[in-house]
Amino acid sequence: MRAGVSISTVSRVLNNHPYVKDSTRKRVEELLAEMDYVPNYNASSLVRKRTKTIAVMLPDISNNFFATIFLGIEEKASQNGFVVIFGNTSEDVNKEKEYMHMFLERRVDGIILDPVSVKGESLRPILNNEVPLVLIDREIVGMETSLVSSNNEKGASELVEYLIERGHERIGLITASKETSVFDMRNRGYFGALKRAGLEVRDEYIKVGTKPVQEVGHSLVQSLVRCDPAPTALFAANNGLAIGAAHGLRELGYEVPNDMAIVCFDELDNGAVLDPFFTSMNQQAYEMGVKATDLLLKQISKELNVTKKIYLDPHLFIRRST
Amino acid sequence: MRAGVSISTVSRVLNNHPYVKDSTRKRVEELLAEMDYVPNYNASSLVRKRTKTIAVMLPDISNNFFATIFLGIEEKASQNGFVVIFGNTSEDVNKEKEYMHMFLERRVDGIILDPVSVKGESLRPILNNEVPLVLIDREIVGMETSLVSSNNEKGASELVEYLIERGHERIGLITASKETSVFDMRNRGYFGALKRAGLEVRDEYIKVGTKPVQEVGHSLVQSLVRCDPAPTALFAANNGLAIGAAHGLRELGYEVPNDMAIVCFDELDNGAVLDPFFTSMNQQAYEMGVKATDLLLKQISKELNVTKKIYLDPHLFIRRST
DNA sequence: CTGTTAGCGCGTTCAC
DNA sequence: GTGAACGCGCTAACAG
Repeated sequence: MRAGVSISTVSRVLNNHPYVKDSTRKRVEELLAEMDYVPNYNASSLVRKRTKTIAVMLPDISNNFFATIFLGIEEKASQNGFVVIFGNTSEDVNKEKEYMHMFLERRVDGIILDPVSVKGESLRPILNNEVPLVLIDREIVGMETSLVSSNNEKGASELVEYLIERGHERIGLITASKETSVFDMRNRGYFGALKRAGLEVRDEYIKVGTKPVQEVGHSLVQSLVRCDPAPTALFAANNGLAIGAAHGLRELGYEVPNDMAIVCFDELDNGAVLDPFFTSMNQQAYEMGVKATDLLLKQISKELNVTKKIYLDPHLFIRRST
Repeated sequence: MRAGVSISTVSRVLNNHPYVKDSTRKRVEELLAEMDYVPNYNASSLVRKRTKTIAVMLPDISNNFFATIFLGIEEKASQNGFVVIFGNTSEDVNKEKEYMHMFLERRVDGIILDPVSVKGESLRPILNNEVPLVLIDREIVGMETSLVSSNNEKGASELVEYLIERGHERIGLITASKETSVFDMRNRGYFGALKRAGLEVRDEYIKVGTKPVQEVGHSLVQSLVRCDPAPTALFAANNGLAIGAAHGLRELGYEVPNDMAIVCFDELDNGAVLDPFFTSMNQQAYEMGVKATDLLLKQISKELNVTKKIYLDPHLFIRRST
């Protein structure tokens, strides 16, 4: 080679291998710098069999909850020399499958997934390929994987109990399919709180939508107010449903909280607002991201070889919607 | 091989090469499926010399403006079979440099960057390595690269002109260093609007912070109100400065908009709020992401071999802060 | 300490 | 149509 040095010596310099004479090391480094040499990490991965890359799949990065999770993941990963590759699933199982495939093809060292598939349909390839996986936020029942999530049932209970303390006895629920674990848990929290308070669970007060998004919340609230007697308060199982419901109520001429109080799971106002409106149960999104990454990296390094499930406590914030 | 077929035939099957007998193709495909075979894309990249991967660097993914840009990038990229690798720079030049290096090592096909370095310090390696690059949001003066941004000067002018129409004559400015292009442009918009209206530009009404974040806005507003006479309105050059200033004013006992009106650049309330508060100049974040990716992909495919600069118009939203 | 050799997994000739 | 052979850029033994 140019420096009168073999290619393997260069490799040793690049990898800070100890057995290199200082003088040659220096000479090689100078030449490398001079020619703006950038090693090909993919080639190196090919033989090392690790890419120092983790993949992240989230349903909607423009939702502050997921973006904050992502920030936690990214910071923890980069602190450990890992690079993050991202896929937005848009609540679409097919996209999830496609990304899973693409990421496996790129031989990522591990995957953090907020699953949209409820049965883990897209997880088959990963399990066979023994790639470390950590689920975040949503759980998949019967799946033996690590997980970082929130105490959804407890949080939902607290939210409803708070409404009960405020004197509400007719409390509606706007939620999404219980096939998705977090909604199942939040629904259970709602049932539990009502029962413990000796309140009746009325089916017509429970509205289940197809997706946990604004439009659905907007339409479900219409049928909720038509109940007779109508509820005096409502629990929206996530932020999208809540904002949709609030807009719906306003169009119907209802005032929040006087005509109808609202509480919801998930933060809505994310610090970019002067006077937050919604009483909400805020999850520790950033910490969830950090902890999930921590778990994943430990699985990758074999420091941890059992699956582990972590549930963080969400916190109640009382605002003007109640 | 197992199928009594050579490894190169398998390769041909994987790449849909025409010269393969239908019967053997079918046989190979069956076996591949059976063994849950996942091709190694990195190995393939090594010989093909393209990774179908683009890198994205943004200052703060938990800020809805950047997250929305990112969503636009991700969707456009994945539609075209590209995967996205992400780095959060946290307004830190060193992180930007490190990421640049890591991404180049991984041989990404192109890079979309919202630069924190004002002179393009971290861009040297990329220019020598002829990797396609598109800047987004912030411009680097004297840098011959493609760019997608907003008409920052025009937007700022409109914002200030609106204040003037509302009768304000003493208008303060809270901004960040003009070394960062977007702030330079927004400052110019402010000067221009005042001058065209025949209003005096008073130095003491102009507060320049180190970073465009809440804490800085919070502290700068303190000195702004101490001017004599104090301004009756203020233009915050981005969302972070605006929310910080608003909190600061509240603590000082000022009422917005009665004691002090506020307008700002960038959206603050992002649809997750029932009654948006800030009069703001909202950028087309999603479209910026899409267009930047579009440009980048065309540069990668050599469909476009000149640099191109695109400026989108931001839109004024009038709310309760004025 | 340093050079040589043999792959990592795959795409691409070039013969057959 | 299909297989053998070579090389992408790099690391990991193995000799020296």
